[in-house]
Amino acid sequence: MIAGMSHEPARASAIADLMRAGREMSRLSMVFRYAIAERLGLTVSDLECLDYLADVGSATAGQVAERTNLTTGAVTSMLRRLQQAGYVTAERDPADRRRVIVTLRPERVAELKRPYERFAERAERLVEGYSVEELMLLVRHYDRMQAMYLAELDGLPSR
Amino acid sequence: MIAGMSHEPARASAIADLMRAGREMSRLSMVFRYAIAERLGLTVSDLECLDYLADVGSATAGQVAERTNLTTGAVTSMLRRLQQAGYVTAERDPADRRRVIVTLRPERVAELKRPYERFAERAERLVEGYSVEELMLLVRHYDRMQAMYLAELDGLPSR
DNA sequence: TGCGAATATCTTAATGACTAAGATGATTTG
DNA sequence: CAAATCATCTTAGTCATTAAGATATTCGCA
Repeated sequence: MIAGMSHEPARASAIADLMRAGREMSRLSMVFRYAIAERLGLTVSDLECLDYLADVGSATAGQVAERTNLTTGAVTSMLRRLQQAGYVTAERDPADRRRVIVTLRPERVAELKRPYERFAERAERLVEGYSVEELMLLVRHYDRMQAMYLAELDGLPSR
Repeated sequence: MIAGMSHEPARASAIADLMRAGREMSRLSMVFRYAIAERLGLTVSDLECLDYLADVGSATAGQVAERTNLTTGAVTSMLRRLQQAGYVTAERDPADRRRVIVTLRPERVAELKRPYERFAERAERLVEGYSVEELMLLVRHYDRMQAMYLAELDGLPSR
């Protein structure tokens, strides 16, 4: 028996609320992703690839495959698709001519970010009222959740 | 100029961290979802449908279509698939014989929940150290984020 | 009551992203 | 230099999905 036992019901229900809210968030973020991709006339994999490239600038085809969980064959056709649509350039790495280096066209970045902009603005407004401590709590929690996901994905039979 | 101006840099970087962490969380939760579906030999849509039915017990084919963002045609074949695999039963609504009522077979629920169990355990352990106040802050934040997603999805040209 | 509109699901044909397997070409290693 | 390894590409086939329209049922209104 611990002190604060009387708080346990509130605690348990808060935890249940958190779990439920977490699941719903995950679902909605996925629906949102699909909606953004559709709006841009892209598949979710395309968007994943472009988001990744927006982060890292450029990457090899193999790195894209790993990031998107696609086979190299699927990446080949995805890159052809994205090249044709003018989103990326792809060229052999002169240093290792087996590799293909994929680069996001800088002039298309703004266009890709646009659908997220309103979202980002809303998010900024949402956290306006948060204290630095609260923000840090959230960040810490997200980081732990990330670690959890990674650990869990490790544990799942990959294929 | 406000008091606490000197906190602004810490604040700004905390906000930036939060945004980045949020994006990564969203991505990982999606990867996780794909992994679970694959493990069960289902598509993500199948999983979405079954999760929904686990929540509500049973629903009409049309409700499933709306929830999963699929056309009615796609739902028809998905339900045939899930019926054949023994996950759901489907029968005409006697009250309105146009409708089809889909029900998750109770004996398959445990099997569907199993992949999430380890995850849930980890999550429980993760929040063990949180105070009730912290938990409530997280829930409130998630709820606001949900509202944001919904508002944003509303604004996007649906199709 | 009965008839046209609306509703819910199903069918069909076609599309396209994706996978598996193996080919091709480049690089590394012994 | 030959064999092994690596990175990407090709090919053939699969399967979930869509669009368009068919079918069956219910609702609304004269």
